[in-house]
Amino acid sequence: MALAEPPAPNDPPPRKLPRDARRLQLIEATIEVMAGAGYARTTLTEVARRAGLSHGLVNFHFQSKERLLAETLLYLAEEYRQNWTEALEGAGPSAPEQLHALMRADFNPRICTPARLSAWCSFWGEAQGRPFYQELCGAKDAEYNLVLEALCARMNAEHGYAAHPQRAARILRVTSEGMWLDMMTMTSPYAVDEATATVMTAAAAFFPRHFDAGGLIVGQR
Amino acid sequence: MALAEPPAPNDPPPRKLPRDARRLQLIEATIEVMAGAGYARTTLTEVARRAGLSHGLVNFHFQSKERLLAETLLYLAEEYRQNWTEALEGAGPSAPEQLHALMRADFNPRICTPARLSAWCSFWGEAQGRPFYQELCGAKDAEYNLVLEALCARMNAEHGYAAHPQRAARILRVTSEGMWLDMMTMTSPYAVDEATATVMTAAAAFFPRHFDAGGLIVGQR
Amino acid sequence: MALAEPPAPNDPPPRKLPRDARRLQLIEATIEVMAGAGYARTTLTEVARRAGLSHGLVNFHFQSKERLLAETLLYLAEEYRQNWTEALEGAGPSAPEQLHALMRADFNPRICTPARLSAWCSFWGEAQGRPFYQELCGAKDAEYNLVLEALCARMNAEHGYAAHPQRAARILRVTSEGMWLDMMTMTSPYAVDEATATVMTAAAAFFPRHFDAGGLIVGQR
Amino acid sequence: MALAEPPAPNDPPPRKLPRDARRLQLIEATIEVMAGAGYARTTLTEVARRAGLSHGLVNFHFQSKERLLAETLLYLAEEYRQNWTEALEGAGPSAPEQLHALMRADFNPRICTPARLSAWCSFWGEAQGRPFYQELCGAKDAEYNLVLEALCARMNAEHGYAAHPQRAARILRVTSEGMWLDMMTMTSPYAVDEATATVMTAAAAFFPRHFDAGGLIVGQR
DNA sequence: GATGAATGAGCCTTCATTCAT
DNA sequence: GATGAATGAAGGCTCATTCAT
Repeated sequence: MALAEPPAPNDPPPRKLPRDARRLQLIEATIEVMAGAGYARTTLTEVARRAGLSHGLVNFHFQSKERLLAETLLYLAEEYRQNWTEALEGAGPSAPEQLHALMRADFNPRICTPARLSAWCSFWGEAQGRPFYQELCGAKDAEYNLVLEALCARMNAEHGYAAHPQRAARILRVTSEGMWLDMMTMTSPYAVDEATATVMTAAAAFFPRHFDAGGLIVGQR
Repeated sequence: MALAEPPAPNDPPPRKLPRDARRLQLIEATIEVMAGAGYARTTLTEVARRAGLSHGLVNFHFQSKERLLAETLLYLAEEYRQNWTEALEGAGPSAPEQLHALMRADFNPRICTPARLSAWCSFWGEAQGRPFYQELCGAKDAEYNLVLEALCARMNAEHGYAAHPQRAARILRVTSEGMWLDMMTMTSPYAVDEATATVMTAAAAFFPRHFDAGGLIVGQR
Repeated sequence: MALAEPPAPNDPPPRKLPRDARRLQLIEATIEVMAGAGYARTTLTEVARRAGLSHGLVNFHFQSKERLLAETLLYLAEEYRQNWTEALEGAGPSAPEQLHALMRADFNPRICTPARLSAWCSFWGEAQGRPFYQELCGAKDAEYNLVLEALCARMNAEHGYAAHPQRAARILRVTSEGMWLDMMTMTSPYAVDEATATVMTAAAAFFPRHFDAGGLIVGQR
Repeated sequence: MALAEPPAPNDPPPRKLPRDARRLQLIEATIEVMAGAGYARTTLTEVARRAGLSHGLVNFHFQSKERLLAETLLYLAEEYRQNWTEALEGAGPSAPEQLHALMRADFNPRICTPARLSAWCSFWGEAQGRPFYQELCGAKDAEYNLVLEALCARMNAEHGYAAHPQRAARILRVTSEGMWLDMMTMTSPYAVDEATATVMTAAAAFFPRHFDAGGLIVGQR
């Protein structure tokens, strides 16, 4: 699914943009409603109201509620993947730099918003017995995890560590996930800064010469 | 969990049961239904069917669906707390022993069942905008986390480590939680053994002289 | 149906009294519940609770809710009839005295209580399509009305008035009824005294030499 | 009462109707159902069936059963008030003429229909513990009564009578109400003509030079 | 007799979906 | 394309009635 791509200048006004714009508008509204009301209380009427559109339009653009929710999850998963992919591309090539960029990506304000965290949480909670949700919620992390594992292996090979790559990667990933959940459900949530510091502390536990609570240690690559 | 009285073989299930036994039976049925269908698809009719009772009885004992679900969550939270409390009491007094017992407790087959993991997940997903759920889901971990923090501090003081107690405790907790989530949502879930090993690996990252992937290192207290 | 008759002293404890006492207790509770909640919200559970008895007892003594309500209405109608019958018997034989007694009877504190007025009102409102209710609600007034008519006719014959007996009787009756309704539904209800004065004023309009707002004019028979 | 647009002969009933027309249609259906079944047995399903619509539509237009009934009562009260207001405006200015018009208004075939009488009765019976019903049922008569009182006072002042204005007005009002109740509940109800004659007889009792059973005496103003 | 758990019919309500305009 | 009225299935809830104890 295409994320919002502003048309290149000089393009003739694309005929399909209104259509995609409407879809995007509805998906964003869905995320907001789910964040505020939870999955079970998300109704098409409320989604339409939030988007400022009429009730009937939702079924016109998405043939059913099920498809609307599925495409919303797809959108979130794709957005999440793009975010860390771009973070990796923008970082230096060394393993510590890549690892640092990957972990920081989870806290990019673009995706680490209360509404998005809530929406993820809601989909997670309803994944039982819904193969499509399970697949996407799983896929979100699976690929991320593979890259993490490869980077942990490189840390061992290139920098002389002896961490168990799979388990270290898994711990780093679930620490990041756990920070998200904490930020959602804790009665007095701590800030993104503390969450980031905690993730970096986990990295430091495995790769102490390259990481500390502040992130990548200056002068290290 | 054992219900009040196992019926003698060939006895028909008793028509009338004391109040608490029925309530427990209905709560267990609710956990099972939520595990199989998710929060949004959990209906009183299905809960009653699973328990082999009429749906009117659910409202007779729990007044409303909302209260049934609230009491189910309360039951899970209390069961969870009892489990690690008892584990601590049954362990030796040293910090490493207590820490080990606390972490193992999360994987006690009594509470670490697919149905219970799923049910927790469902409640978590629907905690948005429901203060009672948030409170209980938060309280589940808050107390556990405090004990973890104290134990990490003791590891520093009594065994010469220098871990950041709050962050270390947080990482150990979310690693355990993350294992639960993985066991739920991963398309090809790994076993409890690997989950336990991962948690122990996290402990080993902070307290390497006392823990390794196998748990508490033999001969250490 | 027998009204509450305390057994004469020295009677052996009658075996059937507990039964009738229970029935009476439940009927009184029904009147109170109907007064407080209205017909549509009157439930057997609440009636039993008000009577301080168990739920199942209601159906044991009255085979169904319908019969409980029917017997309650019967009880009210009989009580009403007894009240004015006794009032007539206790009054002097002259037409003005009888008329005065009959009209006063409606405001006897024994039957003119808030709960009873409310209950009557509720039965009245639900008489549609229920022949039994219509019959009783109608019969309550029909006999009373016949006596009133006869007395009006006697006032004409014996005291030289020229009122239309049927219409005068009807007006006196509905004035009395109207006072009941007013006392029920008016937001700031006036007192029984004013209600009585109003009824007597109506009588005075037809029989001015014998009645005024204060009732039967002293010295007149 | 005429609904918005009588469909042309042979036209199928229109599938979509403006908002207010549907609401009116449903309110009329509610009055009919209440008249036939009483308050307690009035169900949304039956109201919808009577209107020839789906039951979902009732809640679409009225949010809840409670609101449907409240708006029905509001509609009846407003209709009642309009009826006598218009009757007063259409009558001559003298006190006897106004009084006559006011009393006759209650028997205008527009509002004095079996269904409307029954519906009023049902609301009355259920007014206990429902402040909104009490307010409306009371307000229905309170204003009417004030006008009646003022007219009785004018009869005294302008035509030399000495009636107690409040009590005379009250008696005239409850006589009118009583006729309604009789027409509802009497097993063999008498006709509207007799009811009107009775009300006029009551007026004649207080204002004999201007009224008799036939109404306003010809030649009198 | 008495109790209260258990049942199930019927109701109100919500809401995804359809469709005439 | 867009709107919102209309439909009907499905769920929660109430409550009269039954019945084992």
